[in-house]
Amino acid sequence: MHYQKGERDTVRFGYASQNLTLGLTTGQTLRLANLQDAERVHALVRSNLSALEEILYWNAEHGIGLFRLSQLLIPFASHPDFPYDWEQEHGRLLARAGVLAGHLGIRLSMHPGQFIQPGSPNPDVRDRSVAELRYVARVLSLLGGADLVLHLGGAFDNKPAAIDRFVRSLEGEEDVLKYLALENDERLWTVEEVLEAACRLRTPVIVDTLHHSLNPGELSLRYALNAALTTWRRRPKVHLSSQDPSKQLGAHAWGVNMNDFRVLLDSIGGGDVDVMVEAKGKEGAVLPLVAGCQILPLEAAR
DNA sequence: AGATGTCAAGCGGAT
DNA sequence: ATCCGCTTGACATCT
Repeated sequence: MHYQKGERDTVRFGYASQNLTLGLTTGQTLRLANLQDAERVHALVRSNLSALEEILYWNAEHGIGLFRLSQLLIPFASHPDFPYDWEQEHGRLLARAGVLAGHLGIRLSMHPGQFIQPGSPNPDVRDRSVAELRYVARVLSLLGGADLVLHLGGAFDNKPAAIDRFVRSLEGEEDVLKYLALENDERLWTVEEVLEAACRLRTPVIVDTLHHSLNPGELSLRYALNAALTTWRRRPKVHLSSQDPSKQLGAHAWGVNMNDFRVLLDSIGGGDVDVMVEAKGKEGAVLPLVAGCQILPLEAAR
């Protein structure tokens, strides 16, 4: 299950949202026009949670220690038209899945997408964003999850002002901050800038290797990783993905280029780390890493 | 049956 | 000024 980097150092791997082998997703959703059908929403959420449990078992059997839930686990949960009290109705099943993940030793996370903009100059956008983040934090709490991963979002032609708004929107949101981890992106926010925002919110930083290679700012990968790893008071996490050579810059490849992985391990040096793999092939991109790690000589990890 | 376009939400960037 | 990408599935409408 754990790759031995050194006497005590381990690396774990994970993937996001769905398992292609099982043909299961934790992100079945529906259109807003159908949201008033409470029975249907209820069945959908139960289906997503059932898929989660099956995926957790599969992951444990295949030595995979991380899984990212789809943000759509409970679709439209933070929307004002959501038809019932989802925490009341699904709390017990969420807790059950959380106990299972705990037993299997699998770290759970969620990663809300592009519409979540706590740094927006538009107060309505900020409010909706915070509402969605509270939903994610609540789900993670019920599941015993670990990480709410977020980008800084837009820059609005004034990066310091955007960071100020971002920080002010989340200051005091203790339930969110407990899980929050901030990630660099491929165009706007470098690791160095994310470190600044994270420092102000006292929250850890995730380095995404592909994003960093496209938007490194002044920092080497080694420096960026070492700075980010020190921000973690729980087990640190990084994101790993490779460029799809046939697509535009930033597009994820089906699998992970082994050289990208070696560069990552080499840049990290020692210590435990969790690696979230972002690849079109999902679990199929992770399995070779799990297998490869078991036969790599120790020197290759350093 | 299969193919296509649109759906809650917001940005930045290309054109 | 308008469209596209991020990511993915649902589903209405068409062929």
